[in-house]
Amino acid sequence: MHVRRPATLASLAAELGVSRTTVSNAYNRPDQLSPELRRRVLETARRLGYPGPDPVARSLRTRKAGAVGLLLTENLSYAFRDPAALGFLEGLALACEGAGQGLHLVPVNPEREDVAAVHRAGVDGFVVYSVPDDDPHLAAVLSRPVPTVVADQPTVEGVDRVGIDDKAAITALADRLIALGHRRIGVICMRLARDRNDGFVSVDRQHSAHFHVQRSRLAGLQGAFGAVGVDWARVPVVERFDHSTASGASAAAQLLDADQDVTALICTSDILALGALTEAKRRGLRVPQDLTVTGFDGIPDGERVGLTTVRQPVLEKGRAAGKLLLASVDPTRPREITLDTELVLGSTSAPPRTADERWFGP
Amino acid sequence: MHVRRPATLASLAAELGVSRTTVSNAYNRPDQLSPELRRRVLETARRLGYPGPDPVARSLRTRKAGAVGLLLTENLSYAFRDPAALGFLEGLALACEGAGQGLHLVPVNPEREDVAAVHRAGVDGFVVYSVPDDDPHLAAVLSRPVPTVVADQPTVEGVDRVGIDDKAAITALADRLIALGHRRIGVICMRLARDRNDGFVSVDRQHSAHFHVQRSRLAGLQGAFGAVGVDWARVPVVERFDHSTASGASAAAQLLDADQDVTALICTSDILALGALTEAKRRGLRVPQDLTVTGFDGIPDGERVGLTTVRQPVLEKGRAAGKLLLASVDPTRPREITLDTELVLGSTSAPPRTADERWFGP
DNA sequence: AATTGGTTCTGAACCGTTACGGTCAGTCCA
DNA sequence: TGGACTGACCGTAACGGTTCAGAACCAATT
Repeated sequence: MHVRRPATLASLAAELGVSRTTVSNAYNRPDQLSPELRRRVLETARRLGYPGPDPVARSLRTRKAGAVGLLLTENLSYAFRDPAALGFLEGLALACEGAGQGLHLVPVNPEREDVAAVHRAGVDGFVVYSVPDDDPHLAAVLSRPVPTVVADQPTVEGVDRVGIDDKAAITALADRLIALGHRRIGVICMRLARDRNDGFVSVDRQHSAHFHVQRSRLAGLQGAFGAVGVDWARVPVVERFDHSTASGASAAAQLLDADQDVTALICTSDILALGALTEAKRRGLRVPQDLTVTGFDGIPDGERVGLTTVRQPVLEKGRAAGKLLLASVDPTRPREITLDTELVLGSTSAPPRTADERWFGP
Repeated sequence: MHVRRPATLASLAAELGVSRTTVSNAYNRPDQLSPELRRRVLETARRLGYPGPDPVARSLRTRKAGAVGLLLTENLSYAFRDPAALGFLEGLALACEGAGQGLHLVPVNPEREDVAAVHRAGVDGFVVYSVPDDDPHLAAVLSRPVPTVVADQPTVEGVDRVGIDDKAAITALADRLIALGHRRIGVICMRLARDRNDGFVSVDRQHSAHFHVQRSRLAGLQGAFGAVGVDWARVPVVERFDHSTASGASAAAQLLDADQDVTALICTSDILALGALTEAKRRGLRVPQDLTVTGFDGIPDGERVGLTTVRQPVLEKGRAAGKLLLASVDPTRPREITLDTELVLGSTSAPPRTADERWFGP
């Protein structure tokens, strides 16, 4: 009795006295050999415990891994807790499933800049979701000779992209608030760069933000409110590194502490807005009578509380990213997909109270 | 000008006039060559557009794919919508991330029995989550010569496993309801086999269920209630193929239509229980005064409404599965991990009304 | 009898890399 | 001066398949 080395296609062929080609054909091209021989091959395979052609060896030869890589430079918990990210993930997974492709989640340690995992991933292409412009992992992905689709951000020259028109979307929201009469606003946004900066944001930092999505939304707000004479340099903008309701709450607190006269809190995500709502409640501020709060994304929890927000088709975005990537062989495919968004007017927005009302009640 | 074939390690070596080994070492073992030469190699690589060693070829040679496969035989939307599955996924992802391993979601079309994707996945091991005993994909996974960990179900001889003690957990719950005085109960469970059977379940089907988890829970209930003289054959058990609140609601409706005297609805998942609560409300039944409803899992939405349930550590389960798999080289590791559960007494359970109360009010 | 066509199977090249066991020149030490 | 040791590099042999051009054979057609 000897140590049994796992059977290979070659050993199986030897056992049967046929060529490796024939064994290979038994698995991949049944029409290339007689049914009888094929039966024998398969039966012998079973007997020898041969599990079928090795996927890695096959991938090497065929130059196809049968999987799509997904890169997100966040703590993984983010992807599984943030409903927007989750919707994207689901859409992407559905697209992959539909094409029989695996979905390979690239392990990224957000702390360390270890790019090796990107180089180690045996995939036919990458989807990159919402990473900063200067992310080293993104650079590693782009250095690999496989098609890539970027979702949301960043915009990279010559790389396919799926996203929404962030600026237009938030402009619609801003215009609505302006129409309601809001001029004194505060903004709560997600992280703008890879460094942690939990606090107020200079206009300069806003403009040089490494997250295109956040940059666009802030720019949209600046444009809309600037058009009605609001001096953007005086608009308080608070940034939070972590994307959570707790962050939203603390940011709202920080902002309201600094500026009591704010009539509307515009948050660049629903999660942050939900936190802001909590903080407003804690302070005894009635929403929307005393304070308007808005979000961005259109997540179920936001809908539940009637949050005024911009709804974006997250699942569709993921699916589109997957389809775009998997259609990379087709030169006529679109290089960029911009999905529609929808302004959702909920019950968290209303005209601001007048100064009189603020002091003497409605 | 010729079509530039992508550079390989060999072409790079040729260009430099060194051996392939040396180029390989430049990437993998910097200490094996002089810093100067290494610099030249890397620089030439950049110049030639060589993206570093091909991951697939490397995997073939090293016999390591650097990824863990995850098999779940459900509509993928299930995995991304069911909070319990999601928690598992997150835990598993964290374990993988911690070990620098990718997580490869195997694309399974639940409709077709296409096992090819399992054979095509270049992974170092599999985690199988909650599939039926007789699942062909599971068989395909087991036929592959890589370590495998099964989560929740099924129990396969000689295969590592992570799970909870379903029977004990639900017995604790049942004992509690029994102590409260419930004898006339109804049960709503998830699918028991791969065929769709939306309706009442014979005892026979219960016992031959292909989902070990459901089988154990039903058996636990039968044992507990049998011990106090309840004739299990008369206990209505309703099965639903789809796991959704809508299913829970319709199952509750079907059950309450058939048996008005039921004082408690025991659901084998929180999702189903939430649906049952909706249906109870629709009928004007007050919970828990008129009807006790219980779940299983301990998901956030359940906690929010105060659902009486069994909480299981889903994230920890995922993490444990990952760790167990990644520790496969260690022969001293445990072969089976059973995690603790916790009975959560919420506000959806109370003593049953007496017959008098039922007719004349409390 | 020669040609054609079809089926079934084979041989050799190739996919791009890393493991393993060297070689070789130079240094150190007695 | 000679032997052991070290650092830097190389050659060969896998790793386990797929592919493609043909070989061999047989039956049917010309």
